Order: sequence, then structure tokens, then C-alpha cells
Amino acid sequence: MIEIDAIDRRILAILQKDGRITNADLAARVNLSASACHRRVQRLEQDGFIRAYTALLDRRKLARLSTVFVEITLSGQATELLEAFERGVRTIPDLLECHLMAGTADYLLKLAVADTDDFARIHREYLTRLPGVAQMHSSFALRTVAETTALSL
Amino acid sequence: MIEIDAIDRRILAILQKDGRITNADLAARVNLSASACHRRVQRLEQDGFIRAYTALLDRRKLARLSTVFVEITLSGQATELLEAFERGVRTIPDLLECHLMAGTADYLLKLAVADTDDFARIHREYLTRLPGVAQMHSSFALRTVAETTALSL
DNA sequence: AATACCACGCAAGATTCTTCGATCAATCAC
DNA sequence: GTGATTGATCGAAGAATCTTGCGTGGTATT
Repeated sequence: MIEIDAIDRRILAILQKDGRITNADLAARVNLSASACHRRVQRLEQDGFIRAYTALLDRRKLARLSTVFVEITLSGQATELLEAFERGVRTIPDLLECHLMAGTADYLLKLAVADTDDFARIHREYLTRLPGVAQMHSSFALRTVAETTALSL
Repeated sequence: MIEIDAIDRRILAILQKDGRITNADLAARVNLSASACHRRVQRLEQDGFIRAYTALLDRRKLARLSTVFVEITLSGQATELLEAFERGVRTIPDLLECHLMAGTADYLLKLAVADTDDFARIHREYLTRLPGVAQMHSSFALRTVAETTALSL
């Protein structure tokens, strides 16, 4: 595994918060020249530490105010069943996350929906059509207390 | 609420995937001149549609391979209790999300941890010290099937 | 039909990126 | 100790990009 030092971690921490900071400003904040800083960022990108640069949109402005978590138990654990289920899951347009959970053969899905009606539509059009589902349990988030994509460094 | 048109949605969709695309390339992909495109992006930023630009890091490279969901039931529902709990939650360094869930007074936490030992440490140092906790139930994600920050547009 | 209003494209000045060679410090072999 | 090697740094300059002013065209409103 490629090692990174304290300066690299500072660079990553800053880019996690502001992915569009200019190289000159980033260099100043980590006390490096622009060229040295630029080289480090390039290396971090090439080595795969930086997976992507993204714009995070405001869900309120785009009418996706509610977050719903859906726990799903499959009717079996055969590989084909899981694969078919996962293929289906990936086609859900408003899916944010899907995790295979330990313990029982449970999946946890996270969706961004506009409101309860919107969730009802997604439930009807997508969730009920997923193959191999034995049980499904949905939970609405009332309020998001904390939400970040930044890892602690 | 400020309205956006189809071109704005295309711009947002592209920026969600590549937050560092050059304005010239973005303009070409939405069939606009660079200046017109730049003006739209500026407007989308000022109007708050774009909340932030971020770099998404590779959790594998940074030894945060596991995702853990923690369901927490509080011992009561008094406002002070919730506020104290939420203040405490926000200090957990590896916390990715915290949602107040509908139904019972339950919180759902999502954490990025290195492994079970790391989670044990976080559990000991942070989770057990959260005020007002009546019950706690942790679930490990075995595998992440899908994970995106991009909303469907 | 006249007017106002946007959004557009073009172009140019300002900013920023990106790469080059030279320099410096640390490490290692001898 | 001394010289060589490695790796990272810096400054500078050319290339790329951003950003803004201005004139134009299309559309809606009166």
C-alpha cells in the first residue's frame, strides 16, 4: 500500500471540503509552493486516493427532501438470487446506497425521495418488482442531524 | 422557488459526476458557449442548487473499509435530551450520517470504520458516552452494492 | 408594433494551471 | 568522512482556462 504523509493528509482533508479550491490557495494552506502541491495532488489522484470530484446538490432545492431507509430480507441466499436482486436494485433511479448487511441476508437501501407520495410511487414501480424479496421494512428520516462525505484524517 | 430548465438539469447532472470538468468542456456537452454555460453555473451556485464541491476519497486506500449502521433509542424525548445527544453525536470523528427517524425516538448513525477493532474503539470512546441512550444496535455492512451522491435528474 | 427583458455568443484581459530545469536535503555505500 | 543517489522542493514561463464587458437576437408583454 502506498504511504502518504501528514501534508498529503492535509491536502486530502481540504479537498474533501472544497474540491474546487485553486491549486495556489491549496498550496498556501499546506505551506508548499504551487508546483510541489500540484505534484502531490496529481500523485494522490493517480494512486487512487481521490476517487472523484463531485458537486453536492441541495436536496431541498431539487425536491428530494426526504431520506428513506429500506431494510429488505431475501427469500433465500443463493448467489443467483442475490445477483438478480442487486441488478434490480441498481436500476432504481433515486437510490443513493445499497449495502449487504451482516447477520441475516438483509440489504439496507437508502433513497432520496420528494415526499411520502413519491416514495409510494417508487415503492410501487421499483421496490415491489425486485426479485426474491421476502420482507421489506421502510423507515423515514424526519431530520438529518449530520451528513458528510468527508472521512476523518 | 427558483426554477431551472432542462439545460440547468443537464449541467447539474454532469457536475454531480465530475465536479472538476472545465467550463469549456461542460459548455460543449450542453451545447452552449463557454460564457453562457459559465453564467448558468454561477447562477446555480448563487441560488444554492450546488451546495459544495468535494473530492470523494477512496475508503480502501485510507483504511476505512467497513460501514457500520447504529440504531439508537433514547431514554426519553425531551428536547434537551435530543439536543444533548445530537451535540454529542456531532463530535464523533468517523461519523458520516445521523438521522432522526420517524416512529420511535430513534436515531440512525452511519460510520466509516477500519475494522471490528476500530469500531470497538469508537464504540468505547464515543458511542457509550453519548447521553440519554437507552438502547443501541449495531449492524455491519458486508459489502456496498451501490453508493452515490448523485441525485437523479 | 414597440418595448423590455433575458439569454446568448464573441472576444480580450486576468487568472490559473502545468511542466521544465535547477537546487537542496537526506540517505546510503564505500 | 565523502561522494553518489534519490526524492522533493522551488521559481519561472508557456499553455490553458476563467471571467467579464459588450453587442445581438429571440421572446414575451403591453
